Amino acid sequence: MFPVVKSKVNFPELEEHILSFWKDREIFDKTLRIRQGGPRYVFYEGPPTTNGSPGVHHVLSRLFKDAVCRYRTMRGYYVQRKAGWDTHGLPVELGIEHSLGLTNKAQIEEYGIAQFNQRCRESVFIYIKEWEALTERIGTWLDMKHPYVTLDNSYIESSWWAIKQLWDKGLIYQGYKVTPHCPRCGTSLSSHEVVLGYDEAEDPSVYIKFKLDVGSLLGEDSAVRSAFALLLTDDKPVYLLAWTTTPWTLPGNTALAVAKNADYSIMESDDDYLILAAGLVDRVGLAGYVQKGVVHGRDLEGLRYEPLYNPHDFDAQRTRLPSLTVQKDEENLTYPVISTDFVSLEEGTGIVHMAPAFGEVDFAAGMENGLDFVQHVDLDGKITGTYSFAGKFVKDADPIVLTELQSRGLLYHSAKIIHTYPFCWRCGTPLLYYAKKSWYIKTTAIKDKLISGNAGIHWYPEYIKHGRFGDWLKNNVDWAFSRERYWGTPLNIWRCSSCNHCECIGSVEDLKKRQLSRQAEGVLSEKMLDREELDLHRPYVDEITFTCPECGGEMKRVPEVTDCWFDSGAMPIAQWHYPFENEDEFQHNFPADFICEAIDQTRGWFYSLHALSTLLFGQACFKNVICLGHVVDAQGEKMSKTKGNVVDPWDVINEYGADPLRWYLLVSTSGENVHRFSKYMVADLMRRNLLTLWNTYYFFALYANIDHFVPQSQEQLSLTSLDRWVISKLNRLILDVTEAMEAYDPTLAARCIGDFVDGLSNWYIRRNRRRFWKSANDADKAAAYNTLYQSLVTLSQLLAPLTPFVAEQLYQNLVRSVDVDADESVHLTEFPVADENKIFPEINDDVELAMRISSLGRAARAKAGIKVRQPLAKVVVRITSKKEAESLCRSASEILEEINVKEMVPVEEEPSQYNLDYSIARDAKYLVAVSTRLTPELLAEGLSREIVRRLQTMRRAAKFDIADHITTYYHADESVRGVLHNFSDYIRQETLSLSLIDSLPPEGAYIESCRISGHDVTFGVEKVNKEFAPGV
RNA sequence: GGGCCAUUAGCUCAGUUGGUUAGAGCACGGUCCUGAUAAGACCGGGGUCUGUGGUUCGAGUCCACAAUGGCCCA
Repeated sequence: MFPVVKSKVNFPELEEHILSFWKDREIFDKTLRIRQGGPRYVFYEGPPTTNGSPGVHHVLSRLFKDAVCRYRTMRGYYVQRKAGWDTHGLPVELGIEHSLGLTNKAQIEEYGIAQFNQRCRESVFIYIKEWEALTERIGTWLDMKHPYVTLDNSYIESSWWAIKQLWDKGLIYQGYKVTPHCPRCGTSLSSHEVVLGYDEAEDPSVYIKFKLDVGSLLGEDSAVRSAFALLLTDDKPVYLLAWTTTPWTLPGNTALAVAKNADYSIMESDDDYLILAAGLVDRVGLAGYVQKGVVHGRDLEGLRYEPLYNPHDFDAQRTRLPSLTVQKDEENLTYPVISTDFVSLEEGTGIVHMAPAFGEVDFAAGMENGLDFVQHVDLDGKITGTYSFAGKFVKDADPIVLTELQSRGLLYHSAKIIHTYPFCWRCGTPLLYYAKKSWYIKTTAIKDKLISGNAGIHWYPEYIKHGRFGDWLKNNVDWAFSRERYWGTPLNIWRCSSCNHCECIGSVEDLKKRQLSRQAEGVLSEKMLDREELDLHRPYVDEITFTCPECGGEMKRVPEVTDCWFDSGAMPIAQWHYPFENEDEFQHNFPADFICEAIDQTRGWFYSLHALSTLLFGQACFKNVICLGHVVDAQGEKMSKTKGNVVDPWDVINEYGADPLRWYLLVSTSGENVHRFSKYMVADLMRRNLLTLWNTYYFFALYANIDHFVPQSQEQLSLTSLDRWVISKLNRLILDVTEAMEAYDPTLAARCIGDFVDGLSNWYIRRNRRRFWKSANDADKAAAYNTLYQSLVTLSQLLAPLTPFVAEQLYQNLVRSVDVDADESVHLTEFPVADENKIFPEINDDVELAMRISSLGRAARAKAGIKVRQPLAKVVVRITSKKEAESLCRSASEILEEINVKEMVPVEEEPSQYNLDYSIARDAKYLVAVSTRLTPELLAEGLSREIVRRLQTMRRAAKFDIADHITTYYHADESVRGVLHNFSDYIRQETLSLSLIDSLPPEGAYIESCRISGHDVTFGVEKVNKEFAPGV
C-alpha cells in the first residue's frame, strides 16, 4: 500500500514530521558518513553576524548554500558543512550599548570593559540559538554541533598567527585613516551610521587669501612661468584665493590644490593680485578687480605660499607624509600648490584648501604628494596648541578664526551656506572627518596577485568578477584593519612604553614565554598562564605585559581590536585552529569549491577571504561563488525596522511551510536579482507547482492502491507514445537540472522541474486517466503506472536539493513503503543520471504539435459555442509541412479525443473557402477548422455524455466511493431512453453501473430529476453490495 | 558625487546570437472541462518593453544620456 494522503497537504505539519524523521535516523550524519572517502566538495560557510534575529533574506542565502551542498552530496561528494558564527564587532557592541543606555566610549569604560564584553558574549549566544532554530527549520543542513565561533580562543589564536605572518613579512604598519568621528561620543562611526545622520546645516562659506611666495615664481626657469611673472608688473602682494566651509581646519592647511587643465585668472586691484579659476570669477564677484592675464592650472603647480598659521608658532607638531617624520621649524616655511583631478569648477574658486588631517581626499593627496601633516584638534573636537582659539570646540573656533584672518587682511569674503552635513545619529553632534592612527595591512603589495587570483574564480553572476569585485581589486588600497573598540579580536601587537619598540605575538605559547620573564618578578597571576582559563579578550589580555627586549621597559598591548572582517576572512585557517592543530582538516578543506553570500559581501567577506588567503598562501581560496541579490519588500523598498516592512520568516513558515518558502525564493527570480518578497506569491507558487505535484502523487496512490500496483522494471513494458514522451521529457529534465545545478543556477533547475510537473499533471495524467481507471489489469495499465511511478520517484530525487521535505515525503511514500531495502532517505540516494537513449526529440515535437492543435481546436469550438462534450464530425488542420502531417497522424487519437471530434484531415494548403458550418481558429503558424454540423447520431452521442456527466455528479453527491459499483435507474422520454439503450455499454463502464434499469428508482436510492439537453429525466443511483457483484 | 545591477500587462517574472502579431502565472470578465487536483482549458480586456536620442533594412534586445529603485563606495 502506498500511504493514502489528503489531496490538500499541510506543509508545515509534513515538514515537522520529516524533521523528526531526519533527527531520529540521523540522516544528515549518514549523508556524510556514506560519502566519507569520496571526492571532497569544500564549502565555506560565511558566518552570519549574530547581532540580531535572522530575517527572510537570510533564508535566501541559506537556501542556496543548502541546495548546492545537497546536490553535490547526492552526486557522491563528501560535503562537510561546518557552521560558523561571526560574534565580534561594532554591531554587537551597539546592541549592548543601546540596551545599557550607554552612548559613548567613556561610559563603556566606566561601566567596565570586562562586564561590557561579558554582555556582548551573552547576547551573541542568544541570537545563535535563534539562528540555529531557523536554520534547522528551513531544512538547511549545517554542522551546527561543531561550529567555528570567532570569539573562541582557538579562533583568535589562529587570527593572531595570521597577523604575525604578515607582521614578519613587513606587511603591517601604523598609519592614519580618516574616519567620520563624533567628538562627543569619542568614537568613529561606521558608514551605515553616518548615513543615518545626514542633515541640513548652516556653515560659513568663506574666501581666504593665501599669500604667494613670489620667490617660488622666480626660481623657475620655464618660459611660461616667466611670462606669468611678467604679468605681475607691480610688487603688490599676490594671493591665491581659496574657498572653505570649515574655517577651523585652516590651521591644518598644508597645501592648495588646483585643476591642472583649467584656466586661472590673475586679477588686479589697487592693493593686490588675486588668483582664481577664470570660470568662477563672476560667481565670486570681484568688485574693484580687473583681469590682468590668464594662466593654466599646471603653471601654478609647484608654486609655494605662506601658511596662514605656522604650526611652530602655535606649539603644533608638523610631520611629513607618508612616513610622518617630525619636521623642525624652518625659516620662511612655505607650502606647495599641487594639482589634482577632483578640484570642482562648479563652486568655490577652483583652488581647494587641503588639510590632510581632516579629510579623506586631503589625506590621500597628502600621501601622494608628501605633504605636511598638522593635527591641531584633539579627539574631543577641541583645538590644541597655543592658538588664540585653543581649547575651543571646533565649530566655536570658526568665528574667531575668521575675525583673526580678517584683521590680518586675509579674509576676502564671508557668507553662510546651507548644505547637507553628517551628524552623529546618537547625539546630533556634527561629525569631524579626522585622521586617526590606524593599523594597516599592506594589501597593495599583493595587488597583482589579488587580481590574478580573481581570474581563476567563477562568479555567478559573471559580471561581478570584472565589475564590482574586479574594480575593487584594481583600486585596491591598504586595509585599515584596526578598530578602537572593545568586543573583538585584540590586536596582538605589544609596544614598549619606554622605547616604542613593537612586537607581534603569534600564539598563546609565545605570549606565555614572554611572560615567564615577568613571572619571576611576581607580577603575573597563575591564571594568566593557564591556557584554558585565559580569556584572550579585553580587558584580560590588556593586563598581560612583559619586558622589552630592547630597553627593558614594559611592553603593553596596543589598545586596538581587529576589524571583524579580518575575523571572518581568517575562517579557512581559524575554523580549524590551524596551524596549531588539525593540519589535515585544513589541507583537505583548502581551497573551497563553493561559497555563497549576498552582494553586499563583495567588499566584505568575499574580499577579506580573498585578501587574507592571497596574503598568507599566495592563492585564492574559493573557486565558485554565488552572489545573491537582496530581498526587499513587495514594493521594492528595503526592509527595515523603522519602515515596519520586515517579513518574519517564521510567519511564512508557520503559515505555508519551509518548502513553499524555499520554492518561492528559488523560482520567483534568479538569485542575483533583487527579490521582491510577497507572501501572496509564496502561496501562488505553492499552489501552482508544489500542490500540483502533490496531487499527482495523490492521484497515483489512489488508483495504485485500488489496483495493488507493484513497481516493476521499465524494460519489459509495452509503452505508449505518451509514456515514451513523458519518459523522454523526464530524461531531458534530468539533463537540464544537472546542467543548471552544475552552473550554480538552482533557479533554472527549479523552473525546469516546475514545467515538467505541469506537463506531467496537465497532459500526461489528463490524457491517460482512462488507462488508470479501466478495469482490465493489462500490460497497458502496467506501463502507465510504471511510467508515472518512475516520474514521481525521479522527481523526488531531483527536488531533494531544492525542497528537501516534500521530496523526502514523496520518496518515503513511493519507495520506502514498498521496498524496505531501499536507501533510507532520498538524500542518501544517488542523483539521477539521464538515459540519453530515452530522449526522443521527435516524440516531443509530436506532443507539442498535438497540444497546439488541440488548443486551437478548443478555441474553434468555443467560437461556435459548442460544448466539448458534444462530439463533432470533422476537423481540418492546416500545417506547414509533410513532416508535420505525419506527426499529426501519429497523435491523431490524442487530438480527436481531446477536442472530441471523429475525423481529422491534415492539409498543407489553406482551403480557398470553407462551408458555412466550419468554425476556425488560427495562430501564426497553424489553422484549425471544426465542422459544426450536428447529425442526429452526433447529438445522441453528445446526450450520452451528458448523461454520464450527470450520473458522475450524482455518484459524488451520494458520497459513493470512487470504486463503488452501482445500479442506475432512469425515467425519461423516448429519445433519452433510446440513448441509454444504444450507449448502454459506454454509460455503464463510465459510471460503474452494473445495470441500467428503465424504471423509477426505489426507496433509498439517491434520486435527482433534471433537464438534459431539453429532456426531463429522473435518475436514481444505488450502491451494490460488493459481494453480490459479478466480477468486473 | 562615483561604480555596479535592475526597470517588459494592475502585480510577480520569462524573453537565447537584433528578425513574423512581445509571452507566462496571478488578479479581473465570460465560456468550457472535470470521480486526482483548492486544479485545468479556451476567449476577452489590459503593453508608447521607464524616457530621450543614436546605430541598423529591422531594436524589448546594441550604443549614449536621463529618470526611478536596489547595492557598494564617497
